[in-house]
Amino acid sequence: MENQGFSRRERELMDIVYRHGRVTAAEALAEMTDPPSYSSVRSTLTILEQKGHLRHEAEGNRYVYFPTVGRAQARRSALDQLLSTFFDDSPAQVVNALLRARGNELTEKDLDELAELIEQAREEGR
Amino acid sequence: MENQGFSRRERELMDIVYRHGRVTAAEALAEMTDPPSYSSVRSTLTILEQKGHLRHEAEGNRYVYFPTVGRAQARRSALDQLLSTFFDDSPAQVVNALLRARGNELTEKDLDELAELIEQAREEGR
DNA sequence: CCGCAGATGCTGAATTTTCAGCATCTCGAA
DNA sequence: TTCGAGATGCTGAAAATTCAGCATCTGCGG
Repeated sequence: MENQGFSRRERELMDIVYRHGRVTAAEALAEMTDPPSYSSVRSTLTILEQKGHLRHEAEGNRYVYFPTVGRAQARRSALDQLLSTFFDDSPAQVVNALLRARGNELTEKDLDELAELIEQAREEGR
Repeated sequence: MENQGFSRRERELMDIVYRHGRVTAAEALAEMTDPPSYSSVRSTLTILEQKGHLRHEAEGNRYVYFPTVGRAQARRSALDQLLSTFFDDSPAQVVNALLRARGNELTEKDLDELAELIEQAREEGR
């Protein structure tokens, strides 16, 4: 009966962990908006660990936390979620949004890379 | 000082609203996992409205809720969030993931469409 | 060896979220 | 006009989350 949903702070921390790969409680705290006490951060990390979303390793004196499910898998489910909620399950619409988003400033090289990816997909698809 | 974060149920409801565009409390309830009472759903919708995330119109007898920020804008910020958290701010990695995701089964036509989008971006970029 | 800086574990309370029930209102059918 | 199904508004309690403080442990420099 896994609970797919995270509470506010839990989600915030999970995002930070995914962004960094591995974090210490102090590092996580440093990235939080409207940050709570150090104790709170540690509590929530511990809870996330109990719930099975994080694990930790002792590194010297302190704990370093990292996700239990790999980045690739996390990416996929986040992407699926995004597709379903905002893009009518249409990958093309996502690509369109990516290309149009200002600030992305895709270089010519990026575009080449994308075209290449599409070409590969085309070959695999036949 | 707007609070960017949603609680668990709030997020679930926002997602449902975005997926549908417009929903009634009963429709939202029908889509919830481990659904609470009808009353609860209405409460949360009301709260989301108070917080400024939703609005409603009376339609005949009942309220129909819809987001205050447009779909385009919501898409962009969701996409930014995804990029930042899971894809190192690299649009190319997202495209790659989209192309590789099993189940997407992009047709030849989809690929053509994507290639076309890239071509357009290329032209605009110069 | 001693002591300090910086960790963790734990406890319990404050706050927020979640929830259900009840009173009331509205629309439409009979 | 009257009645009932199906809405809403509101209230307050249950549950979950969030949080801070304190006691304790550990590694290291003096």
